[in-house]
Amino acid sequence: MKNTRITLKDLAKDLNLSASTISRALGNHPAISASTKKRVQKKAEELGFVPNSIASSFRKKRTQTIGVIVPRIDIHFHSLVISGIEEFAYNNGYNVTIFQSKDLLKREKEIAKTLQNKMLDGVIVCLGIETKSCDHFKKINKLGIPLVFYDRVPTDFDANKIVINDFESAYLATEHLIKNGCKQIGHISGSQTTNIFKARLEGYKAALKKYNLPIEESLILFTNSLSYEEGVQCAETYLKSSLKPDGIFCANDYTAVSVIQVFRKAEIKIPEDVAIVGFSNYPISKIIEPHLTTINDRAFQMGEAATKLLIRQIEEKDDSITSETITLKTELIIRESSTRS
Amino acid sequence: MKNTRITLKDLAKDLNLSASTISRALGNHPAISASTKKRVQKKAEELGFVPNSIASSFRKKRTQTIGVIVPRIDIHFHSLVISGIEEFAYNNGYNVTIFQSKDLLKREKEIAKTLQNKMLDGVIVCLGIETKSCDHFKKINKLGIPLVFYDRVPTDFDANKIVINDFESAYLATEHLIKNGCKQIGHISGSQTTNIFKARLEGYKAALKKYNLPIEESLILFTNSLSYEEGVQCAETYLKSSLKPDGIFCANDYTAVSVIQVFRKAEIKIPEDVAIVGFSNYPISKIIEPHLTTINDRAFQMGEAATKLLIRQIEEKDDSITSETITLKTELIIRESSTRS
DNA sequence: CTGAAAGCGCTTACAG
DNA sequence: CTGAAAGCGCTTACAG
Repeated sequence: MKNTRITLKDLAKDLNLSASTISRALGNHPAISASTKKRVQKKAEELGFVPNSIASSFRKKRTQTIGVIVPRIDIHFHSLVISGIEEFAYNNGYNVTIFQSKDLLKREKEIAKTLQNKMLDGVIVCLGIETKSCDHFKKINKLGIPLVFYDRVPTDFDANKIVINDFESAYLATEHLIKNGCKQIGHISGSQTTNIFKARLEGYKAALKKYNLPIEESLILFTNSLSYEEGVQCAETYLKSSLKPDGIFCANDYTAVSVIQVFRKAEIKIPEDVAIVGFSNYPISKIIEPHLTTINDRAFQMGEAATKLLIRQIEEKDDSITSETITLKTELIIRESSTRS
Repeated sequence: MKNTRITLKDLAKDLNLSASTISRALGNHPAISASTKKRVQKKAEELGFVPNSIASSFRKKRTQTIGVIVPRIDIHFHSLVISGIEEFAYNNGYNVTIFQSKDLLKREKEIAKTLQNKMLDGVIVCLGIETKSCDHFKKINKLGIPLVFYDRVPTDFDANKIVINDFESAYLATEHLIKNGCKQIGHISGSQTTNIFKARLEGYKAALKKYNLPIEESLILFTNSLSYEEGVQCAETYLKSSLKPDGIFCANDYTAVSVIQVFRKAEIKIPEDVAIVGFSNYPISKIIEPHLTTINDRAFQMGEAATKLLIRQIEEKDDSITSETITLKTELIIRESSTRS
């Protein structure tokens, strides 16, 4: 049963043709006559010929495979991005091989190293949380393998990047709260070593400034990972604080949800007493009551855009790899948690 | 810059050794002297030698790569399974290539076909919702490629399967409701063309029988995809119905959450008036109020178990591929939505 | 302990 | 329109 895969040679012998002709016929080469092509295709079908794409990859030095490094697959944002990557890749004849760094720098480095063996046609990366420098990716570039980063992108490194405009998104979210009558707006922020959270904080501050509202440092709370649990703690901090917010822009949806729940338990009305905006448009934002106003962070599109850019670079004839940064437009999704009539 | 990858031959020339020796030294072959190994490794490092694993795969007819076909990556259950697969594979030196069938039979067939080219060492599959027959996977078996199904597994086909005990889990969930004093227990079920939902329905019925409770057909509601929206409809159906449940076992967490929300809006107390149990332990189950009692469906472990079984079959010397079915133990996670003191 | 040789299954430049 | 030949970069059975 096993090892009975037939090869071009077998087909050639069977048809009294050369392997070259078989190869070309199956590859739909223009120089081959239609009748030969038909004969070859028929026989291939008949014998159950399965081309060995490893042999082909080896010969052509093209694997038609894209490597993807994500912190974790089971984080909804990343699974959406991967879905976008897979979809675009599939439609363009590429496969996708997945690696999880688990947010561990050590593991990210290991992966970056083994990736070089794999003869991948290109690589898409979202950096892990521990990663400060990107030296371990420079080698991939040196080997001429196109590389695209998304979301958490390097700063020490002139590379292809797909990002959203975190600053502007945060600005719009905060402005929306202001326009709904909030005067004392708080912010729950993520780790300041991560650029996107820095940018969201800055966008929030910029909106306050623009509308001549004071920036109250006591209303700005920092978390490590924007977890649900940390959100609960932040909410309790607000409750105990002397200066109370009448609106809160949260840097993700989990913390926004936890604030809503803690506040409601404390008989604070959302959005009447406090209006809430989250970030990312997680599924839960449409389920929590009141439904959460949030930012659509275009995860799926990010995957598509990364893959599109990557494939373009793979297939471009000239070797001059240029770096591009694509900023996707986000969208403020207005729901009940922030809407005061 | 590009195409400057050095090969074994280059190293050999540089060191005045044969390519065979270089290959063996790098592969840590026992016949090579320690001093030679050191020399080779040092030089390899020095010249930045990156082995071409495609050439190696081609030669060895082993790609160290596992293919995974899932309906969708962005469904939390599957992303958890994939995470388990990737983790186990990574720790055992295998890569993971992902394909999404999008629950489309046509696409699943396409993927199954192209998979055969890829010389994958093994394949893990969760069938799409449209799939009734598995003929398109039989060829993979015939080629001697080990194959493991998980969750949605074939019935027309003697294959390796990783499943949970849906019947027993449903039985336990229902029994739990009974023990919490429920007398009229409803069930929200999924598509009856899918075995796991059939089994959950049967487990629910079996528990009722066991405890001499009547099976009221009007309390059993069917949905297509157990979506949140369908859950809302089911909840409304219950509200309008003459026979009202005092407990509901939902075949997933989304419908359970929607029922909780609709009922609470209708001033029905959870769990006092109606106790609710879900299925899958989605993140939302810990967030919804009251927290949802549910079944931990062991998604991550399913991925690990599938990969473990697959790799065992890949690495087993003898060709006699046997079929194994592994049933993972689930766990009833008791939270507030069902707990009457 | 090391080397020469063959070959994995394709593709493609060259020749006709 | 078709074929002969070379070769991609490894690995491994065989020989010494």
